[in-house]
Amino acid sequence: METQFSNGKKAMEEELMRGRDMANQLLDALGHGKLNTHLQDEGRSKSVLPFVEDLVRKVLCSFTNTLLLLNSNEITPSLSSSTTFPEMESLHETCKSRNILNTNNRRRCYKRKSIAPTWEKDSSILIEDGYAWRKYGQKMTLHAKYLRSYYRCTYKTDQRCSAMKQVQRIQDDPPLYRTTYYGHHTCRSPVNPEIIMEPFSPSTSSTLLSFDNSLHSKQENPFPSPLLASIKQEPQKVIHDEHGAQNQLSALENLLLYDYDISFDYSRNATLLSSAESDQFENVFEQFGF
DNA sequence: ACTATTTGACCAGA
DNA sequence: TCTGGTCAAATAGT
Repeated sequence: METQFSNGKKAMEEELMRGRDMANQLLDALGHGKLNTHLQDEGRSKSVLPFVEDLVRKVLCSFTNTLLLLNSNEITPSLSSSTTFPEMESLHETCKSRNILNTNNRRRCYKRKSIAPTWEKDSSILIEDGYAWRKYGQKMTLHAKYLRSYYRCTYKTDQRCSAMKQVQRIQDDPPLYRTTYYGHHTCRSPVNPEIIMEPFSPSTSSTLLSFDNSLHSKQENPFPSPLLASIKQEPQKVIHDEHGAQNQLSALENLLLYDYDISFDYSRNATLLSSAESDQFENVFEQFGF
């Protein structure tokens, strides 16, 4: 019980710290005039920038205050039971009513993803996208000749990264694989930052999905620029296909395939925020007609 | 011993 | 009820 609370508190703390870091990065970007340049092109910088900067400072302030509250024991275990997040509370209630939150039960209650795919890519080879993935399942689906594999970010638990992907072989000759990504990487540990996917480079065959609830997805990159993330080098992982054959590109080949574009793009950098945060962020831009 | 993958069962949503 | 997504024990790999 006590451990559960301290785990929850730690998770909250980590989440808040990440939010604060992101706000700092955004502030940094504003300070370096990258956004400024973009806005000047539109001739709107004078009216928008102070507002955006003020907004970022408020967000930053909010994160810092919440962290302070959290660490000054303002929230206690007794309090926390009555001050849960609505989403968690409803999930908890559902589980309780179904008697599946019992620790003796094998299964735990979970929420199925209801988010739309962030983007999708067809490739004749299983490509390395620069992030560490952990396979958590595979399934034979209806009308499909091959297994579909389910992956989530290796740092799902320790960094609460919500990125996931599905890989499905859709054609035999020539072999063709469809990789569908869900969510964004919020982890700070790309396995190989040199080959972080640049899915929207003209040289790729990426198929970008456009959904109403994935704001501006035509410009979104699920993987934040490695230049803005702290980097932790780890050994390369190899992805095997269903038949066990190793099918991986070298870093060099990937670099050739994906022209790396380091020019600043506010919408891409907005993906450093969580989906809710980036929604808010993009709403600000929408308000000003960007 | 530790970590990743496999695999069958469970579960949510359509 | 069916299908696809997820869990978690068993197993494999290092």
